Amino acid sequence: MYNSKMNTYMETLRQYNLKATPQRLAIIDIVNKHGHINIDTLYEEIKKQFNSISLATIYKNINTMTENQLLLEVKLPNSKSVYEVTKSRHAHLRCELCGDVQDLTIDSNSLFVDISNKYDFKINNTDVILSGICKDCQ
Amino acid sequence: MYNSKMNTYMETLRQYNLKATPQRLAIIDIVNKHGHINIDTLYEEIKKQFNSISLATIYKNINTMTENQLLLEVKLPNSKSVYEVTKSRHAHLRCELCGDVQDLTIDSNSLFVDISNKYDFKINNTDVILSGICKDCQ
DNA sequence: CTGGGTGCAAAGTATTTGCATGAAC
DNA sequence: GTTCATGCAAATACTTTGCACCCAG
Repeated sequence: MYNSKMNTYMETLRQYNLKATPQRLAIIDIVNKHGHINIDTLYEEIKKQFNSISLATIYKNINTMTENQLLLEVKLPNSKSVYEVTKSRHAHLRCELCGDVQDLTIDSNSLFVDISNKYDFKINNTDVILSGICKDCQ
Repeated sequence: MYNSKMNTYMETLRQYNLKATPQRLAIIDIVNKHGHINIDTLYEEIKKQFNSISLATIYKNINTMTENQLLLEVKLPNSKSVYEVTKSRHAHLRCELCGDVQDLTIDSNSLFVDISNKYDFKINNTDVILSGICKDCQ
């Protein structure tokens, strides 16, 4: 299961005073490889490596890692949340037919600055999900 | 509980072949007055009018009305979903301190058209939530 | 009338918690 | 050796379902 990013993940975990257990590394690795994954699929995947892993372990770790912003929860309309390894801010394109979720860097900075000014609102985070039909499903 | 919009709501319900029961009208009325409301608060509010209403009734109606697009579910980061009466497409500003959610009409059409073209993706819906600190909480 | 809606209780899912054991550091 | 994580089982939270009765149309 070890790939070139595992060392980074170990360091990152320790930065947050989280022990770098094999289960945690596997979770991050699988989330990373899938790009976006929901709890159930993650559980199925990780059981291939740790057949006795508990769902409670998944939940506990998803929660702590999300709180530490190592992972990010993406709440999708009409389906279960998916998780991703935190990257720089971006939006999501989600296909309503095949369910695929892809990242999308949009240049909306000027737009958000305008909004910030107009409403006197300090924007800390943006959640942008564009739902529709992807190229392949059209 | 009757206000000027109740007739409209009755008509709207019937357009979808949904019976205009007092419970349904109350749900729409309360959602409308609050702007955005979660299930628990809605339940508390509606019990003031129908003390024996069942949570199951709330869920069933929220579901049917959401399926018929009479109501819209807004999934918020780090908290429970809120519901609103469907209006024209808009974004949401959400204060992380007081929890207030306000509507926001943004002119992002050109942005979305660009994305549509660039990714060959047919956008049907947009979910945009900007989280941060509102004017009053700063 | 008749079909669909309501309220209750029960079932089904999803998520969290407590605790003994075990692994990371 | 200490501290924290894991895995199990139980508890809690959330949502849906089945059914008898009732009301909107």
